[in-house]
Amino acid sequence: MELNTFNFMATKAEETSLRILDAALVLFRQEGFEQATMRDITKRAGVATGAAYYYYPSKEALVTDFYARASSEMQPAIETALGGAKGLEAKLRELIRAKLTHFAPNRAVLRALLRNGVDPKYPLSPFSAQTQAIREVDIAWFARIVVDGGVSIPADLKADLPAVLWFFQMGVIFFWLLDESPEQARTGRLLELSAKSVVGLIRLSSLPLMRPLRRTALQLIGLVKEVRAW
Amino acid sequence: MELNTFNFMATKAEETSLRILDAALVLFRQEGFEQATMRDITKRAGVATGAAYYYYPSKEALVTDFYARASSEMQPAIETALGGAKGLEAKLRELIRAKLTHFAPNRAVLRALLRNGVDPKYPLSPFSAQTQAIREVDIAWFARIVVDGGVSIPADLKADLPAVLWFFQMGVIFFWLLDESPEQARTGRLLELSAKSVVGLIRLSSLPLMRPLRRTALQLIGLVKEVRAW
DNA sequence: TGTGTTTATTGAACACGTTCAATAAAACTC
DNA sequence: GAGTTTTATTGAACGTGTTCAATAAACACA
Repeated sequence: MELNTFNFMATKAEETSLRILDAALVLFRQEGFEQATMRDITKRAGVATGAAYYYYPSKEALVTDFYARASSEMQPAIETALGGAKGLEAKLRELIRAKLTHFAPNRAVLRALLRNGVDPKYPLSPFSAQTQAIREVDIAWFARIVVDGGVSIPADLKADLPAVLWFFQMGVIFFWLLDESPEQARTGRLLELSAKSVVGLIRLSSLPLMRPLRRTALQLIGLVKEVRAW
Repeated sequence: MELNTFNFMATKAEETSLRILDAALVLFRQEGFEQATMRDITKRAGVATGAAYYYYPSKEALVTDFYARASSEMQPAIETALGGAKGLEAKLRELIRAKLTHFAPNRAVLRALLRNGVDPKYPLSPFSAQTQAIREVDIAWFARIVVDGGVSIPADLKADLPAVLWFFQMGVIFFWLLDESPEQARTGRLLELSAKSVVGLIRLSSLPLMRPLRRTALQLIGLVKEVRAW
């Protein structure tokens, strides 16, 4: 499609797709992912049922789209959150906390992630090809806090540590999605304890005593990475 | 229903339910869980579509049923597998390997576990109330190898270690379900490396140096257990 | 402005898991 | 063995996500 002279005209299709996405998000938040019907969503958006499938290949794709948008909007908030955190443990904690805070109003939307949670075959999985771009931006943040964190990292671990921390983050997010305590307070405590544990383990991993175990763990990481490539 | 005098008559309903289950398993193995239709399954079993729902509350319940049966049939095989393994690492490895071997012909059936994988709300989840009985039998095995393994365990960790090892096992099983390498060879390597890592960590956890980290980890375990109770 | 082409939109139809009122078969009671 | 109750079985119907042929609207170009 050629761009029009006046770009507020050129975005008419985009406007429709956004109206559908907005309607979907409202209903997902209100009634949850499963309860909200494609018929409800399109009705609220004022289009026919089939219209949604002109813009989004599936119901889950609506969540994928939201996830991508939210992730990119989130970047400045992460930047400032990291500014106020000294040391690797604090940075790790605050990085993840910033994400959860940003996602909080749409927790009901993201609960769709629990559907087919880890199977890379499904587009919405954090391990899928469709979410690869987001994943890479994400991992870059962990790479940065590893460098800025002021904790000395064994040379052989440096390359893989960011991805390992990202993996850890996904665990926290899944916990948060399942956490039904008021305001997900339990996840807050989990984050503190687990960040302390993770950084404690990283610190220990430098000790000469730990070398054999570290090498085994590194082989393990290599193995998991291979499968992810499939 | 009163038991009949001749028990080969009393099992007529049971026979129908088994015919449905068998048809389901054949089709799940052949075409996968999603592909196999309830209409296909009931047709193969020679009953009407609705009949399946008289015996099983849902399609997933067919897998739950198989899972429960397979788990109980598996017990002797585990016993002998543990007999041939000396030391905690070997016992841990062989316990899990025995399960995977036993499950192997039905890997396609169990791939249904990836649907709604970790959400305890869904009956098929390893964390659901419906699978609690199986889970408890399972954890008892890990309790046993912890005792028989010949590795000294810190007193404060003893109570929770079996459940932690069970959790580790679930990770391996999920990896196995996703592992598309020939004969799931990668899972074999994962099992060796990860069992070594886990037992290595347990050994280290006894060191006086590790006490603070161990205490943090224990608090973490306590927290996760709380949520599981929800 | 008229015509051909691309982009958008429609709503009926499909396949699926599941439900349910109707009916048949079996078991029980006397 | 007739009548009654419980258990088993049926298949049409429902609501869901998704597909698709038909149509409308927007656009490109002469």
